[in-house]
Amino acid sequence: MTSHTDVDARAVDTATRLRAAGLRVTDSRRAVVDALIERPHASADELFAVVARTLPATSLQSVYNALGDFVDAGLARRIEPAGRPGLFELRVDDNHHHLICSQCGAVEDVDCVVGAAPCLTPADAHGYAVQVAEVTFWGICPACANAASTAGEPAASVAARP
Amino acid sequence: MTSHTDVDARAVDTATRLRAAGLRVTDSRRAVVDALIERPHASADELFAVVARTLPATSLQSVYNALGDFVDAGLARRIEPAGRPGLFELRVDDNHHHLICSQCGAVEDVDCVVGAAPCLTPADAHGYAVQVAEVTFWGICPACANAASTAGEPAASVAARP
DNA sequence: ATCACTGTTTTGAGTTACTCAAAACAACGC
DNA sequence: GCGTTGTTTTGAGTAACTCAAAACAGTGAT
Repeated sequence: MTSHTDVDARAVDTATRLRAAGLRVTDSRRAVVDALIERPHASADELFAVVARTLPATSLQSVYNALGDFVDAGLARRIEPAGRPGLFELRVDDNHHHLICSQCGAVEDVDCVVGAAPCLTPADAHGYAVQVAEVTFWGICPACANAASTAGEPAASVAARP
Repeated sequence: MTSHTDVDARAVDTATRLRAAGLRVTDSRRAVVDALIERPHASADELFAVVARTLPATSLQSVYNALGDFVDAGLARRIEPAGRPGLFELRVDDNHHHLICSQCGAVEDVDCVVGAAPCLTPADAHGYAVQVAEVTFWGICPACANAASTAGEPAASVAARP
């Protein structure tokens, strides 16, 4: 019973967030934000596919434009795991890290590492003014582990790394 | 007076290492190893340029082949900092990390992070079997910091990130 | 030293994940 | 509604690779 109101509320909220960031509110930008909510660690291509479902006239380039603008405006963050295209997420400004399945590519957020802000100080900074530390954990997700033990094949859902 | 002997010793050593890894010893592979010794965090293109100085007939593809074979054989490691091409290094099997200048792209090795093996355990592993943790520190190198404070321009040496 | 076998290199084409630019279009303030 | 300026579309262009076939060369056996 609340779905219509919820969608409206989210739409209004999205519009406000876009405007607050100095960006004009357009259909495709709204659709890209919605796609990012639906798929929190997706590539431009994947987001384009999601956007195209509701807005078939949109171009991939527009999705790239929107994502680039979002990143510049601090509304979205771009991560780039080795061997994969850039992935985008709305979680921003909390310096969280990522846990990625080396088989199926699934991505999970990791709030922080055990211990007190551990990964912010290298043993030897070589005179650098260190600004951020990026941590990526690589492992096997439960689904792939399961698939490997029961059958012979992994549970491919995203692109597998060779 | 020892330079000739040193070069021979290194050459022999390189040949042995290649053979031990099950790889045939060829001129281009030796040249790629030498290039990797000279430039410890270089891209395939950069290594190709170094190799081409002594072996002008070599193709870029051969450098890619050699590097791929080295990585497969565990002789080299490939890192892929966000927004940059893949970089290769001979330091392998010690799980060290990297400190990268976000202005000029300079790369330093970082032995480990302060504290006891801190970056190996995410706060919540989401059921994943975590295998490795990759840490990348981004900062400003001394040269760029200097250049920024004295002049208006950074000390560009590698490719700058926008 | 030569040969055959098999791995390596070269050449050339193809792909992915983008970026750049110009012209058509649309949001927003008036 | 209208003009301004930002956005989207279209289309071309690029970097950093990967793939494949044919020419070539290391290696162990002879």
